[in-house]
Amino acid sequence: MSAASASRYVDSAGKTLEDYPHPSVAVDTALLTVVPGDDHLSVLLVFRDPDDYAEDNAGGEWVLPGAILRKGERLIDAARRSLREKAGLDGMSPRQLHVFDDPERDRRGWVLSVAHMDVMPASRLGSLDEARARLAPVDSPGQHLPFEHGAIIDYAVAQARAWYERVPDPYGLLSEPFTILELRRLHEAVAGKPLQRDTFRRLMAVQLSPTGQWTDGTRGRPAELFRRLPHG
Amino acid sequence: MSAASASRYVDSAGKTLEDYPHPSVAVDTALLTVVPGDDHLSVLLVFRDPDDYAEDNAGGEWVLPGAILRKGERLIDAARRSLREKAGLDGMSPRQLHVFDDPERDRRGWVLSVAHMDVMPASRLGSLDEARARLAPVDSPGQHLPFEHGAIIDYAVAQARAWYERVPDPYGLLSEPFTILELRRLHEAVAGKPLQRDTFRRLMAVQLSPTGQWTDGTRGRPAELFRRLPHG
DNA sequence: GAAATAGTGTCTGTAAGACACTATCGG
DNA sequence: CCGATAGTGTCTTACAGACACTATTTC
Repeated sequence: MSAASASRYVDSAGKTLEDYPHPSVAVDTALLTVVPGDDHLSVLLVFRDPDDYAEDNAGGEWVLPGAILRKGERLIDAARRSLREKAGLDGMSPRQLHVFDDPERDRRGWVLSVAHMDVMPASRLGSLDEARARLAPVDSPGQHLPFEHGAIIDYAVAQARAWYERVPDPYGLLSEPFTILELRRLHEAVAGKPLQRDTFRRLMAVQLSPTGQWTDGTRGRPAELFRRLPHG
Repeated sequence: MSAASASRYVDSAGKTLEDYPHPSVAVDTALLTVVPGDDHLSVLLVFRDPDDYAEDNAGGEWVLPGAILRKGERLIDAARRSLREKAGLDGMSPRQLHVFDDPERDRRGWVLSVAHMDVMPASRLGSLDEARARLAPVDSPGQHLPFEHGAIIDYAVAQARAWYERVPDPYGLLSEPFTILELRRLHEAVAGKPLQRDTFRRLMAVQLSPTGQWTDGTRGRPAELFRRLPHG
């Protein structure tokens, strides 16, 4: 809708929407993963090139991938675009977490940020350009992150932990088929704490489909391999 | 921060934040309550005066109270301001629910809406000007609401139900002291379904402080009166 | 055989659903 | 006494925590 048509609408002070200053709206996305073998969640950070900014931060800094919302664009599409442009990633389904609205949070001016999160297998992040994008543990993502990005990561981790509490690998981090031990190691990495072996098995086994296949050559008794149920 | 200082920051296309069009950002708040004696949640609606708009909706319409975010203002303060200006209410603590971002959702132009919710006793809404503000049942708030306000109400109701599931009247809708029957009637109104008498009592009684006082003159055996615990 | 892991069994404590029973009021 | 409501007791089921036991493999 153009400014010309919108200007027909005036508020109780006789002003149109265009008569007030508008914020920039950004999206910042915490993309979480568990690197196979790791015992913790990791988050994708991208490098803000110092050439992009006139004066500050000559050394650049690591931040969550973000983008400024464009006219006519949906928030989820802006989040996808930032992941594509900053890290070459496609096929995400980010979810909204929270709006960060501190007027002083961005040196460049008045910028609201709508935080998003998604989770994806590390295998799909394999070809990252190390100079522009890297994974960092969620507990200690390096030096202090600007723009309240640490708080965004906390929201994202809480969301991921809530999903993994009662459902086997809802985001498909494990490639099928997998053993219940592999599933438990993954869930422990997400939860950030050890989980009980027998309770975990009882909760998850009923939500999995046995394949009839068994591991071979591993230490200890072979374990059955499972798949996720088609809809559960 | 002024446009002059912000203009030092340029992006990879050599543009500043001011070179892109910006959306308006609105807040819309679903203020929920339970009118004593009602068996359902109600939501506060305000009348959009047709004089405020040039051409459409000559008859006006009922909507959630909202406001356009002003420069330097926090979202929660804009939500409070809308409740104060549109319904004369003070002392709210609205919580963020979700951002509605359909570019076509507002006829006036590109307007994002950050939905908020709060719950407060109907006694504090007693002096509403009926021509400008009224309560409507959340299930059937009248004719179809514009601006996806129906979806906002659904989010708010889900949030309120989640809070009332396990905690006695977390928003303080009941005036103390109260009987467990009064508490259960309130929780049934919030939940929108009957709750079991004995299970409800066992869950809630341990989270309440008995007063040693009893109802008098009621039909049936007198009931003990309780208060909320100071911190629980 | 020792160590390691998988799979299963069982006991306990907690909590919800369901139902029943006694207690105490108004009428 | 009757109807209604309050408060309590108890049985069943489900499930998590905890522990134990057997089974099957590698070393």
